[in-house]
Amino acid sequence: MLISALAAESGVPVPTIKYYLREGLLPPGRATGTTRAEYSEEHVRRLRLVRALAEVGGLPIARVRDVLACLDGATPLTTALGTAHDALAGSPAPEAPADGAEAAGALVADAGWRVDAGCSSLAQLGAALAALAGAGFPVDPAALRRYVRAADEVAREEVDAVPGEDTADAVEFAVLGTVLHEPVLLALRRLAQQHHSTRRFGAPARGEGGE
Amino acid sequence: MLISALAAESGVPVPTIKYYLREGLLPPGRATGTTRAEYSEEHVRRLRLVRALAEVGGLPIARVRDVLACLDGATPLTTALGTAHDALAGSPAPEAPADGAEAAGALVADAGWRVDAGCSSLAQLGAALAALAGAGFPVDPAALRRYVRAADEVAREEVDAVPGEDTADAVEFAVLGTVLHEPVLLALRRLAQQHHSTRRFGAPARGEGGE
DNA sequence: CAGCATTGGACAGTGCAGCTATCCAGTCAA
DNA sequence: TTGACTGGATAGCTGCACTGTCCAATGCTG
Repeated sequence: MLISALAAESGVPVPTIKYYLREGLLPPGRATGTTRAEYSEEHVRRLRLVRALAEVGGLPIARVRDVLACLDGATPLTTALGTAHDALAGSPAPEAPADGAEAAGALVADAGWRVDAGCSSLAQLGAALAALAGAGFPVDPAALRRYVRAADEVAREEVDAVPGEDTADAVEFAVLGTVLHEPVLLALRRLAQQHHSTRRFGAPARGEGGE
Repeated sequence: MLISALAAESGVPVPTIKYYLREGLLPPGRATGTTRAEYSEEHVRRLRLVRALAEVGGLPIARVRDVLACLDGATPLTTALGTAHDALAGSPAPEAPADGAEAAGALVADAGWRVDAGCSSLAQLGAALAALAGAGFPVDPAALRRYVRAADEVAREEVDAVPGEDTADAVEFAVLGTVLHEPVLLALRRLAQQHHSTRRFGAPARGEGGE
């Protein structure tokens, strides 16, 4: 398969594929001559994965590369998940305001979770809590506990669903589940909110329709 | 309070405040002369809210404006939630691949939710499901049902927690809860995943620490 | 009342991310 | 042979979120 065929197959324009090759998101094709390279079905799959991570998962290109790298390497599952979590948390947790970090730590301790005290997810939680408090909308502690319970249940089932032992397949399953299910979960929460809010407050005048 | 005082108070640089004023994210101050305007405590609050929506919620400036606009107007709660949902779903749901849309519709029907068939959240769900399937990682139906249940529980409790009737306060509570709690929920899920994955697969060699 | 730092407002410029377009010589099928 | 197409390199574009510069008008300071 030449690059144009890969483009046709995947729906991604040739220049964009070249860009991904440059950025190391896509392994180079097997060179069959100075000006020819052969791309495989594997490249099509990878390309779709890149698009899914970038568009569905909303990851910046550099983070997509990080995630892909730890799928390719023989990374232990928990480490790979950490990379995925870092990718999702965005920047390296710019600043964790002290009070937010404290609240986040307390929450996690209360939940009985054993987590890395320096991980990006904890920093993000702290930043979010601090920002909410700073904006005048502290999260209700009871609501927070409900969130913790829901997160614990969902995550436990997700981790239990990871097949087999600490293999490359398991890593792929876990990492992609983490990244790509986020938008699914968020969309479901919003749909459920819509349902319950309509139930309680009535339907809007003209539906909520897109733009 | 002059603009420089507002900047000092909120930690946002003066040029950025001017930018927000231009973009309509911040109401103009009360002019006390051709070259003076008075800003209030309300502006400080609003400014913090803008930053929270943009940084914690990750909304682009234009979406922040939409959300703020429906907090200001006398928007019915369910409609306001729809605006918030649209803001969060990002672009106006560019394309809903037919099979994804179908799967999303079936899922919602199965959950017993009554939602607007044209809403952006449904489109986003369809797009996410389609992308997952296209990338070779279809979501396990059982996992999906668990997600639906978790989303339903969380959302029901959130909507129940909205105070009083369909007032401006209730709208603000609901909209900001929807937008600003997303990162909290996501961070909690990741922390829970870390906990359970460590439990099942063991701790990584050197912690998952940031960058 | 004089003078100068400051203000609001307009507008142009910056930096980054993610592509997209152009160019080029080498090649491979026709 | 020939000419469309390729991989590779490099430059340019678009959009977003600011940021910097300039200006006349002002209003506090003395």
